[in-house]
Amino acid sequence: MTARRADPPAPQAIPVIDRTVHEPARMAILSVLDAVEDADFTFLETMLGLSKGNLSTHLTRLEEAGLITVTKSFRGRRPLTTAAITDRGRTARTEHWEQLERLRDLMA
Amino acid sequence: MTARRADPPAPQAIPVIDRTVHEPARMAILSVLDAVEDADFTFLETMLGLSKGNLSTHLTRLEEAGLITVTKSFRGRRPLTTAAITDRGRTARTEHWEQLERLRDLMA
DNA sequence: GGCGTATGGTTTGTATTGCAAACCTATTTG
DNA sequence: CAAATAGGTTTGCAATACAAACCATACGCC
Repeated sequence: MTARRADPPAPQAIPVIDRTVHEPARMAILSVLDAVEDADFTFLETMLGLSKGNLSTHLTRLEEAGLITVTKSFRGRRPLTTAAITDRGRTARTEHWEQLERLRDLMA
Repeated sequence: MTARRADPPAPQAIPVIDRTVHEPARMAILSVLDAVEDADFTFLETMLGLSKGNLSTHLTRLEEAGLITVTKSFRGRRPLTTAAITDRGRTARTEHWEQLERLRDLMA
């Protein structure tokens, strides 16, 4: 079948994808945080193989979106940054996957 | 469980995501083309709700990546641009989904 | 025929942003 | 005390998604 002109009336266009969640590094961060209750900066850095700078900006972006919380404290005398997923983060993640599958099955 | 320092040795880091496929508009284009054998420019434009300019650049990018072929001809006296997915495009798409699921199940 | 509009795109300009290098502060080690 | 290490943040840059502007041809119609 060849798709020709004006066949469909463009009802809903592309399923809307949340760009904040869609970025692979951030998907990975959310995956981890959805599994571990909370994780500190160094853990995410080594686990995901992200540079510090990169991780830092991703975390603040996720925090600004309300998808995670970032807590700063001290481990001994050293700074310690810990991240945890929020409820909004969890729902955003599941909704993102729903949209992805909708995208995959566009014409199915 | 709180994820602490140096727990894992960062074996594989983030599953590598093909950015060319990962872009939502292009995922949508590939979804359609995977279903219809071929589709012409106007069809994709209205079906996906993309602007002409946007669609045009996405198509050339997919073509340069070898994921689709773009054929220019005429319908009557009017220009006609038609796109079709390639084998590489199909496998890229399935591999992309495998990587996505791997990303989702990072700690599962 | 002439002229405005529609069709089918491509090219250009711009704002966003992913990424690491550079930087910063404090701490530990030699 | 000097140098290295830890734990991050800020800066600079290159890539890029997107639409506006543009371009060429075709059609409607007077």
